[in-house]
Amino acid sequence: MKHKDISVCEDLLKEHGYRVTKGRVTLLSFLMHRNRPLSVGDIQKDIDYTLDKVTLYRALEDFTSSKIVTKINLQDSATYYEFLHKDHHHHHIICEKCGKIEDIENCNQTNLQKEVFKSSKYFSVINSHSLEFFGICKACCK
Amino acid sequence: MKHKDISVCEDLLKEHGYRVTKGRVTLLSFLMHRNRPLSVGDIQKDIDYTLDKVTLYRALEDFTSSKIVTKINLQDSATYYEFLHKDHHHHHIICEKCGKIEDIENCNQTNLQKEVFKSSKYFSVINSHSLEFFGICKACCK
DNA sequence: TTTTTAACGCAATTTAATTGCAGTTATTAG
DNA sequence: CTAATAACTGCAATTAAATTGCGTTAAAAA
Repeated sequence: MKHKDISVCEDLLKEHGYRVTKGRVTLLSFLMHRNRPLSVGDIQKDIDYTLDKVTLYRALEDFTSSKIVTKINLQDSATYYEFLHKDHHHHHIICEKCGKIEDIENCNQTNLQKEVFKSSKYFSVINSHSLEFFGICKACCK
Repeated sequence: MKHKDISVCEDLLKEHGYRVTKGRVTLLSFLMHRNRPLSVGDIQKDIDYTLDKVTLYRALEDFTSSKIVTKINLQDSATYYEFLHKDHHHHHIICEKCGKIEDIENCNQTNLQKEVFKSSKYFSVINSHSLEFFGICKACCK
């Protein structure tokens, strides 16, 4: 872990009014680097169980409400969490056989939400959206 | 429940190789009429617990794999199920305060998936997608 | 340094979802 | 119409994700 990355995480935590603890820096920098949807189980295993699952759930809940992290549903039993790079809004295609995930970049977020807002009768604000695609990857198709 | 609707459900079941049981007809016609995302808990309560939750889970799993029904994630703890009207592909906006759901019609499914498929490097097929919007409804904004 | 309180970890609990199995019932074959 | 088959059902028990309570620790403010 580079010193610069740690300092980015520390700043992010401070910026949102969180304390800079070893645990939260570990979690944040881990998510930032893995940069893909991860379940609490995935995270726990990959950081060698150095943080309790309750700690992870609570931190992830905080980060989600601060929009540092986003929750993603991949249509299985777990909830996945992914670091939200500010300049890199994206979605995913998930392989229904092997679970491979590819990022999808071409989502014109603002337009999509505007379009939908225009067609809506009952809503005053649209804050976010979730969009995931499901299919079969090339490797699994062979 | 009208006789015609029951017969539609019966045909649907036969068509997909399922047996026409009282339970599955009840479930299917219920979903068809409610026509909105419902959790297993919702369904159980609304049909007065005349079917065991295990029975519901198993039937819903079958119907999902036959694409009679679709699973929807509304970013809370439960999984929701909705009847899939063949001619009426749609998505949802969910109110983050009161849970109100509005259908969103203007999703050009084929185009969306084609677009994404073109931009994908690693996928051979795209079978489906999930798209939900989150915001605040007019009633809750007052 | 002291005080305050956010963050942590353990244990226990809650809730969604699944599994095993015995009994039932819809359908098929005779 | 009857018997055989296999899908469907319900109960009990289990698994797994997520949450809660609470005493302790440690980061930040005073």
